[in-house]
Amino acid sequence: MRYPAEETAEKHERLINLAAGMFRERGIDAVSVSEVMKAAGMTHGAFYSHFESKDDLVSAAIREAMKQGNEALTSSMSDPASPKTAFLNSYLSIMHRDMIKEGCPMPALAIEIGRRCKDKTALGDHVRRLVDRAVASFRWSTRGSKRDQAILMTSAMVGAVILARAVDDPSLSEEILAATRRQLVASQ
Amino acid sequence: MRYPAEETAEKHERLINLAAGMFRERGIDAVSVSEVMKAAGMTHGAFYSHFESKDDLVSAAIREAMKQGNEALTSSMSDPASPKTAFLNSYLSIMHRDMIKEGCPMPALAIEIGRRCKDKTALGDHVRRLVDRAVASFRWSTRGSKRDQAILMTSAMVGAVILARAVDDPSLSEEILAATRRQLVASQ
DNA sequence: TGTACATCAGTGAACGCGCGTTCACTGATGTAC
DNA sequence: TGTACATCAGTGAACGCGCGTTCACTGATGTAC
Repeated sequence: MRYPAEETAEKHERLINLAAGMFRERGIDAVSVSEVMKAAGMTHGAFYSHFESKDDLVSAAIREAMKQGNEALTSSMSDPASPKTAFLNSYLSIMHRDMIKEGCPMPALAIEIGRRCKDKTALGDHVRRLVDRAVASFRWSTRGSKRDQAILMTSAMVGAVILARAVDDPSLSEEILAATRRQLVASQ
Repeated sequence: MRYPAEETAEKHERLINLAAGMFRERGIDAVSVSEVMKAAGMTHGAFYSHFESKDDLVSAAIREAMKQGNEALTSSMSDPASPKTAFLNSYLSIMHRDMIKEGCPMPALAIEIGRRCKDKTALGDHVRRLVDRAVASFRWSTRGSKRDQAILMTSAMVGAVILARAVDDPSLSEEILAATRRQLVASQ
């Protein structure tokens, strides 16, 4: 049956949002169209009233995840006295390590995005935006250019969260986050 | 028909080696049992004469990839005058970015390993070994503990290669590698 | 040393399953008069 | 304002496909005598 246009648009957004979380948590290939529809309380057949294909949803969900990541970035820089420390404490925290669904899309999706050529633009834009903003907002040392330091920080943040999630030993996992945090906070 | 025991053992090793490369290049879930067998010049039915299940092959292939990664680490530290610089130049190179099949298993498999609890031990051991060896072999600055610096280096190396593979813009990709390299080489 | 037999790696057809996608159908919404 | 009709989001069965896995069978190898 037909539904109000507004309700349809809301459902469309809800599907993208759900997928953005599920893809981060379990990987893009591991999440089926049916599972996303089920999570939204619908049957799989309605999927193609909202998207042309799974690939279409994937692109939209990746862009949505990047948008959410960008917003989270902004809110964690809220401390005007030391935005860099606040940002690093938030990003390199055990909470962020364990909240994959709502966490930064880079440590959750970067490898899969690297393999599928289509959706690299959204991640490239996200990295550029993060680096530019870090250069402008944070205090940096005199060792090398600000931009080099911001790129090192980005690489280390992403790598540390990925490794902290992938190692077996909880104490090593926490050490990876803490050591990376200490080193990056100190370099200012 | 029956085959010489030696030949069988060779084939077994060859399957693990092929899988270790294919999993890194295309992801574990994306590589089928049939594809691995085909790459070895055999039919899929023989697979279960060598492994109990796909999961069994996955575990063996991850361990093999880590072993190969450890050997590559050793050989890239060959320059006795500046092993750290030689190591970083090798790891954070465009060649390493593009040679995924033969490259470090961490930037290729870390996220997938993070999702499947079973095979985290091999990656944890690999990180520990790399950090321990870096602490012992490289020259470090006085800013923070050697171990903290070695962990930052590891995080940044893994993150930089993953991001360099995942962004769309080739110049940004090269910049991520170069900037991370410059910052890590300088910190000694 | 020669013969008879058990072993088992490899083949290729077949299994059930879940995937992405399609389709005939439903029925409330939105539109035309 | 009321009536008639077109629209289209959603349902659930069905499609072909490739997956991991199983199985009856083959035949050279390895073993027992």
